[in-house]
Amino acid sequence: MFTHLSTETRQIIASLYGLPDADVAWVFPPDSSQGDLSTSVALKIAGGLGKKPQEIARSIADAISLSPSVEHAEVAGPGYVNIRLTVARLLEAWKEAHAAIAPVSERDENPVIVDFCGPNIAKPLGAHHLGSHIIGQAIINLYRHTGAHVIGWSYPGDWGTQFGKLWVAYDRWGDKKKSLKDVTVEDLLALYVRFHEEAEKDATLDDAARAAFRKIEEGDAALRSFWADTVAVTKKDLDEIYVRLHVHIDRETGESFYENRMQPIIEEGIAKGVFQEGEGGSLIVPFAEETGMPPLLIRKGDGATLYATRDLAMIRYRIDTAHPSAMYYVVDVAQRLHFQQVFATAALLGWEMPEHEHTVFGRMRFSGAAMSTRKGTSLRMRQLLDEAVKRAGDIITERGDAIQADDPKDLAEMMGVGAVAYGILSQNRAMDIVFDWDRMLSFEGNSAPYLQYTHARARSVLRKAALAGDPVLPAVDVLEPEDRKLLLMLLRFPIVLAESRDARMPHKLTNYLYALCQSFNSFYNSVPILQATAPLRDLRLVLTASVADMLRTGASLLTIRVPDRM
RNA sequence: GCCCGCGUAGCUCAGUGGAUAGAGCGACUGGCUUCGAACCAGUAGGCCGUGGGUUCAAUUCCUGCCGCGGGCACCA
Repeated sequence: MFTHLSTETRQIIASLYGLPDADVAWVFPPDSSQGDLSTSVALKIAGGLGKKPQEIARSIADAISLSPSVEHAEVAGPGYVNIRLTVARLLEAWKEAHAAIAPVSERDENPVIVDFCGPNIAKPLGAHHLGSHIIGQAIINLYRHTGAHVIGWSYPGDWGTQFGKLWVAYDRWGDKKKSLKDVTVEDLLALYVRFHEEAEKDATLDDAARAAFRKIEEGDAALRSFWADTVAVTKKDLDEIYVRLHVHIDRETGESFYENRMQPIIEEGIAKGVFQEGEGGSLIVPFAEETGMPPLLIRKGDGATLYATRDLAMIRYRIDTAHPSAMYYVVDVAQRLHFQQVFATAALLGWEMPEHEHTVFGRMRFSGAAMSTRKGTSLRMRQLLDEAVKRAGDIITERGDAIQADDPKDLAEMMGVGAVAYGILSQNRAMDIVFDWDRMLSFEGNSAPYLQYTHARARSVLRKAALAGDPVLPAVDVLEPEDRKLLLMLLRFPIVLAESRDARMPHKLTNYLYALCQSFNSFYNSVPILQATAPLRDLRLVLTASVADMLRTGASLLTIRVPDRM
């Protein structure tokens, strides 16, 4: 956005001081009264030049003030150069910024793979799964909107001894009158929980479970069909929730998919001397002393493979079949060491890895009692969403006639689910999220409903303006301070999209949208829009429409919907 | 014990090598005969955990200590 200003400034510095590659960054000053843009480049280069920063700033300000983009430039404080842009330049910049509401149409050839979701088959989705789903989807949306070819790739846990346990439990205590197709995920979980209760009294159950899983692995028709049914039942349940969350999975390969793709990796590792024998006949990857990493277990003493083995097979498969330019794993911070080890192993194997990252997010900490899936006590994602929607519905009912929604039930869904997503996405993902109902379901202040309300308010103004089409930018040569302030806020939109995407930090976008809402609401309360006289009225309608469009686009990238009325 | 991360307002969190450190919630004061008050304007509340170092400039970078969290081969 301001790169050409930076280039211009760099040229000025080169001609004055012979520094061709000075690091010039134009940023927004702390207070808009100090100017539209500011740079501290004079302070940075002063040391090397042995001159006073203010003196350098003065000469840069004098030269840049000749630019057609710049109305005037001044030196402030210890040596900042603050500039005020011309109205023409500001409006031109607004057009560019506003264009970023549309997705970039051309696509990169090589895909960015975003690994996210990772639900477990035969278990209901827990509240703690929100992080990977919501953060992952927001990152996918940011890349896709800005022109990347993205594959959102899920890796469900659909394999392992737990399916043997499930079979044993179903065989003994399952309701055979019910068709397996009608069984719910909660039924499956109940069977799983019952198995663990009974297994404490009867040790033979564990042996039976292992035997049953072996039969599944060997392809026993009846058990295989049972397994497939549990997968189908779970998928159906997941799909319902994904529709509500606006999560879309492009590709899905579960653990079972990699079962026959691990042996070649194991052979390669052994042949290259990367995998070595560990304790008890196991196979491990030892790392160099200075890495400080403990060895990675590739194969257990009994010959069984592990999570790390499958992850390596998955990396190999993705590289070979999709040729990604990058792979991002949106996974809980608890797996930090695991990913370090897996990536280090890929390097030891000599694989040519695309850009890759464990895109960590913090743990969801619940203030209440510890949760356990085995005991079936964890908070379900469905419960969380339902509670959020219920609270939103209560508030809508309370407001009664003040509400102008076409469909109050849909509005409650939009607000409730949006509030939950917003709660996750408004925070730096690397930090733990302390779960708190009142904060998560807040409908005031820094929250999804505030954003939704601001959007509805802006749309309301536009409806009342009764325009034939989109408002048209009028020719203006003077801006009032309020208009300039809001305009400058709008200019940040594409910059924030890029920053948020490049850092894979959706909260940068969330925080910006919140600031945009604050700017608009402040604007709304301080100046008339519909009552203003032309051409100011037209300009303000353009700004209002732009705010509404950016809020809708930004929110949708964050998986959040916004209403036209509420 | 070793490795990693985090300590910012009463609470929950943004923030940045640079100009008086910002929000939300909570507390208090004001604003709907005027485009939607789920809003806005304002007040109070901070040795940015702590000692040292680098720098013209540190809450930000390095380092010692204290506190909290996570991880540390046969789970995923």
